[in-house]
Amino acid sequence: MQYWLFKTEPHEFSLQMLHDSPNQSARWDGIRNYQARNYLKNHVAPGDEVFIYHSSTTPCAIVGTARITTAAYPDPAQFNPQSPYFDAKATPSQPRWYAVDICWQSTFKTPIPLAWIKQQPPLHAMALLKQSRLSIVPVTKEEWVWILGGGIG
DNA sequence: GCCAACGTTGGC
DNA sequence: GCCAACGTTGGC
Repeated sequence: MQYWLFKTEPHEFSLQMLHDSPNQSARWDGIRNYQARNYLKNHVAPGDEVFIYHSSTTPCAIVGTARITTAAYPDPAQFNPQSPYFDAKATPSQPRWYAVDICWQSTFKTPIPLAWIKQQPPLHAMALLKQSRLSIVPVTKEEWVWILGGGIG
């Protein structure tokens, strides 16, 4: 059981859209960064829990949680020439990019802003802060518990 | 809209 | 294999 943080731009795909999807589930696709891809392919597993983080918005914040429901599988968009995520160098026998399915789990009454996270000494080592451009980052159990507790640990 | 960080591409 | 140029992300 591991914990993760997935970033999304809410006008592209928000936590609310996940909640409103059939079975409150959706494919988390379009990951086109090798480090994020490697996390998906090698480490993300069904049952893992995920903070959903809204980026490029005001305020940037963790808005709730989701649960991983599948192992990583090849992202179909890489094979679709019509898709913005098309990758001409990917083939079904040698896929480059992966996706997972996730299920909505909770929406926080009060989102947890990035500014608050930055103020918490126990969160100073968070991968979110260290690699601010990565769209999938691991979260430790201690960080997960601290954030869910609103800073009470 | 700006800019820092950093990943990717391509010439050599 | 190096590195400059370029593109993208994402906070502010």
